[in-house]
Amino acid sequence: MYKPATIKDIALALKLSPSTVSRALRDGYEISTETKKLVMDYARQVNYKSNPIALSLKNRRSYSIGIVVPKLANSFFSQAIAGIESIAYERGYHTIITQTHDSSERELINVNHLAQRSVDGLLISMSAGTSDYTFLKTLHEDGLPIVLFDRIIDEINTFKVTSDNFGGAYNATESLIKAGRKKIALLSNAPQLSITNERLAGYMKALVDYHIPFRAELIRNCSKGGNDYQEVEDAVKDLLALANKPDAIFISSDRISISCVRALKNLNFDPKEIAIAGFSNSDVVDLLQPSLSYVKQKSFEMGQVAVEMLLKLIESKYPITEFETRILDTELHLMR
Amino acid sequence: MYKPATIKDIALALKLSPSTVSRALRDGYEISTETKKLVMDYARQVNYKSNPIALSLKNRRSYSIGIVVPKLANSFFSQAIAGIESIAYERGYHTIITQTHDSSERELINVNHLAQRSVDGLLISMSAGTSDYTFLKTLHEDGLPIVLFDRIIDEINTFKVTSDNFGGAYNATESLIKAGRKKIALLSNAPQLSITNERLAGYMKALVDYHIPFRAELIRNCSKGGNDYQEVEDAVKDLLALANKPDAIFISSDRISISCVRALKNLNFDPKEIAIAGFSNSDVVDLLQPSLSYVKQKSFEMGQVAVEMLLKLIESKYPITEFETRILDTELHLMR
DNA sequence: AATTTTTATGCAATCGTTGCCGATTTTAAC
DNA sequence: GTTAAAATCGGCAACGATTGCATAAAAATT
Repeated sequence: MYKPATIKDIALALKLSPSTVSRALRDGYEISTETKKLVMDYARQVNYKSNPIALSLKNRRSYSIGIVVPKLANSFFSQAIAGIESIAYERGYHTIITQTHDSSERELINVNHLAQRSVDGLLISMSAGTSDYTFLKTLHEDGLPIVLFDRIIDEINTFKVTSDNFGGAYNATESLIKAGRKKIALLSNAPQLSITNERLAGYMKALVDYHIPFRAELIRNCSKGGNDYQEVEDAVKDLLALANKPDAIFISSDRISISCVRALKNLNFDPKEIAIAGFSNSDVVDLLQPSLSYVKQKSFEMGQVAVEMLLKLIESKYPITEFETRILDTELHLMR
Repeated sequence: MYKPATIKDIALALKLSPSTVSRALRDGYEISTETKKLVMDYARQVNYKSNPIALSLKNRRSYSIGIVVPKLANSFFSQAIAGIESIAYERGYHTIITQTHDSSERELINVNHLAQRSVDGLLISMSAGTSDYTFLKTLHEDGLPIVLFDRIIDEINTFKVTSDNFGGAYNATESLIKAGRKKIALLSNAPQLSITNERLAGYMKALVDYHIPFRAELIRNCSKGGNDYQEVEDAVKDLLALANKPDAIFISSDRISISCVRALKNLNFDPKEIAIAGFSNSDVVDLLQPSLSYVKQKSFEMGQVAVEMLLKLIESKYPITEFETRILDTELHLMR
């Protein structure tokens, strides 16, 4: 059985008490220089490392933060996690990453597990399936520091960071209009997500500003968020079967953008006939065929901002009551 | 501060001893039915959850397993992780995911942290940058259960699972030959990885079997493994500047495949002039332009096999000395 | 030389949980 | 009615590390 050296082992070997060894290792002022050297040397020799579990139990601090995202396979989230880690490691924190696959049960299990494992705080982007936030609310009220990113919710009063979804959607829609398209459909994500509605609003505003009549039949919700390809293909098929069919599609979600590209390819649609623009953080979106304009979110930066907010919460000596919601702008990449 | 109810709290409230409460909650045979009901009800009422940290400290078991992969943004790994989780959760284990970004220092830090956090076992796919395996070897000899997957190494005698890299490379190369290509270049990954050499061997064997002369100048190593796009573009540019330039490229790595596609696009190469086939588990590889044939690994299954091996190690009552290395076959998808 | 101060170390409690042993009460058996 | 055997439950210790308090020895002061 794997059993690392403990303070007691050192104490026994050196005929000292555990307390002396502990203080020597922490360079306590009350320990003589010789004893310190003795202890330090021996500790190095047996490769002593303090046991984080024991420390967590005693201090209720673990120097680790929990991350909860819907899906690691989604580029946006893996990029955001890289951003989180870049700061966290620098500040001496470890990260524990979990994914929910957009299931609210999995989310509940993961969040509770992290809380019980006494992470010092939580970074979470909500699952599409979640509509009851009481479990999070309760944890937050009990004092667990939480920062929401990307898919944020109003129900919890804390630091939040997300993208300018309204602006991103506006710009993408506008680009389609400026390319001469007038019948622009919208493929949308699960309606309970904040980002879904903000992007919908951006799309609508662009239509209004350019005096394009709104047509309800051009809007389709893919509530499974692109986890189900067939749902997206059916929506696209439906749209293209309309009497007055669209000449462009704006897609307000990363995964659905990919599925839509695949659907258009499978249905053999001429890219000139139907232009597409969509949110996507895939690192190969520029290589896709049919090609598309895409709105890229600042995922890495969002991770960095989120973890910095969380560390502020965790390390603050006094309770923080003034919270900020940061909005990061997006980048529009036009189709070549 | 966040502070969940403990056994002591329940004991105090119910005027029982902590040990009694503990046994009642675990349905111990020595506790009367009334006391059990009393305790259970109250526990539910205060939402008691046993503290995993305290249990870890006491039992040296955490019912969590550590996962160490080079990069989450690599589809292969995020798929493998999904496979791991699918089994782990079912069996009552939690997963702690970390990534190394192919840095051996990060790998060392992450592995040690996981070991100290007393994970019950480790699933690891080695970083490209690692050449000294003593830290892992030591942990393994000290009794930490370890299973290697995908990027396995000979230095540690334990359960392993990887793909039929030889066969996959052979089949991909063969498909290029059968399509009439005779001057097939190879873009290869970091040479210290096991998979790199197996794939190289498969490529070579195909050349031999089809009596195609081997040309050393057609082989390029991208030791940064596609983390550096420029390295790949330079290699491609080099190859295509040869007097007797290749008419096909086989790419033996996921990320490099993508970079190569991008390079060919940026360099404006006609897909007919230069055919490509490569390893890739990207879920959009079929949508890429220029298009390619690709070898897909059974990533999800590999994760499942790996975690089952690990659980066998963890839960075995007697030390296991006979180890198996499973080889999963690959799927070749031909370019349309 | 006696007392105070400084220096160095040990003791015991704590975090939450459980294994082991012992104590008490109830029930059963003769 | 005495004794044995279950049935219930409490107390203590331990997992590894830290820390306030006490104590011991050494050094400094009077």
